[in-house]
Amino acid sequence: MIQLFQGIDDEGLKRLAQCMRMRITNFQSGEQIAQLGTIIEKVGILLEGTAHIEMSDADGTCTRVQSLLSGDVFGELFFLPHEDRFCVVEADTPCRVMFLDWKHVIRPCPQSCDPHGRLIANLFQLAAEKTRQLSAYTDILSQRTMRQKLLTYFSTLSRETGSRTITLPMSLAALSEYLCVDRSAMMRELKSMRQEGILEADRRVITLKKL
Amino acid sequence: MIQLFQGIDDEGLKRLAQCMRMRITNFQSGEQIAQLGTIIEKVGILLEGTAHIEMSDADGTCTRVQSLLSGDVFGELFFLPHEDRFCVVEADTPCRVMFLDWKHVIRPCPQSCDPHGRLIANLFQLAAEKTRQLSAYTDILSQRTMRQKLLTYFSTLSRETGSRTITLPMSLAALSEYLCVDRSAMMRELKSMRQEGILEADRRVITLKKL
DNA sequence: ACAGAACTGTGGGAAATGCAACAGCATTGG
DNA sequence: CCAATGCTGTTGCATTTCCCACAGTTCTGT
Repeated sequence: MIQLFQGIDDEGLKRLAQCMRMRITNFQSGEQIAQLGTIIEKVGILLEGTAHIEMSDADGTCTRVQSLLSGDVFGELFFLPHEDRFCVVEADTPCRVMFLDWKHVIRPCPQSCDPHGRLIANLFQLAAEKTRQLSAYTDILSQRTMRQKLLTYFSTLSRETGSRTITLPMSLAALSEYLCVDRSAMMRELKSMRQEGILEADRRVITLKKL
Repeated sequence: MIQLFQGIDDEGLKRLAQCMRMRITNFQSGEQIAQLGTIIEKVGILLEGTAHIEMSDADGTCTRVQSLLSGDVFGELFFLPHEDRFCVVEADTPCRVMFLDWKHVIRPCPQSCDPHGRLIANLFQLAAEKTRQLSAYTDILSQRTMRQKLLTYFSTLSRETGSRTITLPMSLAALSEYLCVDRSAMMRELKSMRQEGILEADRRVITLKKL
C-alpha cells in the first residue's frame, strides 16, 4: 500500500497519470536514481526496492543520510540539500520508481479532478510526517547527556509500539551513529543503566523498567 | 510581505478569502492563539506581532520550541507534536492572526482558480523550507565536537550572507543553548579557536579566517 | 563447513565537556 | 544618575565522553 495514493482508486490513478505525466523507470542496484538540487523540481515515489540518499560533504566524504523503503516519497520537497553539497539518491536493490513533475502536481488540472486534490492532501500529510520525524530526531540530539539521548529514543519507540519492551530497528553499532555518540561509551552507559535497574538490555531487545 | 501570498494579487486574495473561509482574529499578549493536535486541522498565518510555540513535557516542564514572527505560518503541517505532549501557540505581543481551514485549502475550488494553485505551491515551498531548516539544525547537532558544531553553524551563516564576517542573530548565551552545549565550555572553545587563528571573535561578530 | 566480516562487549588512559563560581561590562528602566 | 539585570569572559575541578585496542560471538556468502 502506497501512502501517497491512499484514498485514490484505480480509475483515479489513471486520470492522475495523464494529469501529471507520471513516468515509471527501473533501476539496478547501485544505480543513481536522482540528484537533488536546491529547488523543487521532481517528486519521486519508490514503488519497489530499497534505496538511500547520500550527501557528499565539502571535503569529499559521503554520508548516508536517509534510507528509503517501498512507498517512500523523496525529492527536494522532503530533502532540500544545502547549497554547497552534492546529494544523490542511489538504489540499494533493484528499484521501480515513479516520477511526477512538480509543476504538474501543483497546477490543478482543468477538470479539477477529485483524485488530484486527494493526492495533494496526501503529499502534505507526508511532508508533515517528515517534519515530525525530523523534530523527533532533533529532540533526541538536543539532549545533553548520552543517557538522556538513549532514554528519549527508547521512550519514543516504546510509545510508538505501545510496549515497554522494544526491539531496536538497527544494530547497536548503528544506534550509536544515529545518536552521534561513541559506540563503546554507549555500551558502557547501557551497562550502568542496566546496573541501576533503569532497564534490561539483551542485544537489541530493551525493556524499560522505570519511566 | 507575506511569503504565503507571494504572487497573488489583491483580486486573487479576495477570491481566496471566499474559497477557503479565511477569518482573522486578534490576540493580546500572553493569550493562547491555538492548540496543536496530532492531525492537520488548521493553518495559521501570523500577520502582525510575535508569538511562540511551547511544548509541555510529560513531567510538566514547558519548553519554548519555536519563535514565530510576522508572516510565519504555523499549524500541524509545520509542527506535528508528539502524541503525549501538549502543544500551544501563545502570543508574545498583540497579534493579528489569519486562519485557514485545512480541508478547504486542499479541496480545489470548483472554478479551479489560479490563486488557489499558487497558494498551494507557496505552502509546499514553506514546508520544504521548514524541513531544510530542521535538517540544517540536525546537521549541526550531529557534529560530535563543539568545535565542529560551531564551525558548521558559522559556515551556514557565512554561506547565507555571502561574507566571511558574520554577526550572530542571538546572544552568545543563547547560542550555547541552541547548540546544546555548556556556555562556559563554548567560550573556552571560541577562545582556543581564536588562538589557533581559525577565526576572529569579538562578541557577536565572528570572522572566519580558514575554511 | 568454513573463512571472513560484522557485531557485541569490555577496559585503560586521554581529552573534551559540564558545573559552579566570580568579576567586569552593557543595557534598561525608574 | 543609580540600581538591577542580563551578557560576556575566565578559571578550577569533577565528570563524561572519546579513542584505541582486544576478544568472543554471530552472521553471511561460498
